[in-house]
Amino acid sequence: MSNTEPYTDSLGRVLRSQRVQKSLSQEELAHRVGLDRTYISLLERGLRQPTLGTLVKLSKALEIQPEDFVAELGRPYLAD
Amino acid sequence: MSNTEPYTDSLGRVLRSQRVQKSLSQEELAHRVGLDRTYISLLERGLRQPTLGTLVKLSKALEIQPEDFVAELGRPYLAD
DNA sequence: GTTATATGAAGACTATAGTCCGTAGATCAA
DNA sequence: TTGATCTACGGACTATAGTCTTCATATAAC
Repeated sequence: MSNTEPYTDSLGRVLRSQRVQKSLSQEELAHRVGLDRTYISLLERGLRQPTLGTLVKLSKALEIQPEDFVAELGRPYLAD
Repeated sequence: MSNTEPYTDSLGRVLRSQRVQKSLSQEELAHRVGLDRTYISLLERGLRQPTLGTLVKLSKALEIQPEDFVAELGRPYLAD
């Protein structure tokens, strides 16, 4: 039953965390990446799964190496 | 005009390279990952872009860390 | 109060990820 | 030659990535 796709959720957390760290609004990030604002919202809430290309674009916009971005996804969630 | 999505092509190369290295047929890999054989073929030929979830599944099936898989994508192509 | 910014969320839509059927050509072994 | 395995490729299909518009709510000014 459970449609547990762990990377979808953690992507949302990592994305939001990185975006906030850079003091960007969802709209600013969306503009940088060339995506829609509402789609960023969906990603951060874990309701969509980006393609590889989108993941790479997001990494660039957030000035992270794509491999570092992906590595973050694997880490267990630790509240600050 | 040019729809150059560099990561699509390099994904194909890395995927095929890793699969062959592990002596798997497209069909065997497809079965491990839970994807269709023809879709693996499309990926290797650079005609499709996987989602993040699919990328992670592929990494697991090929026994690579997802971040290492992604790091490979960034490397310039060097013939053996 | 109002004005501006930021985000969630819903609905209708288009583009593409991914499936499933088949056919054909190449290679290699018996 | 026959049969088995592997892969490219096509067409028709379903699921979902991603867009666009709109409305609602929260917050922080002033």
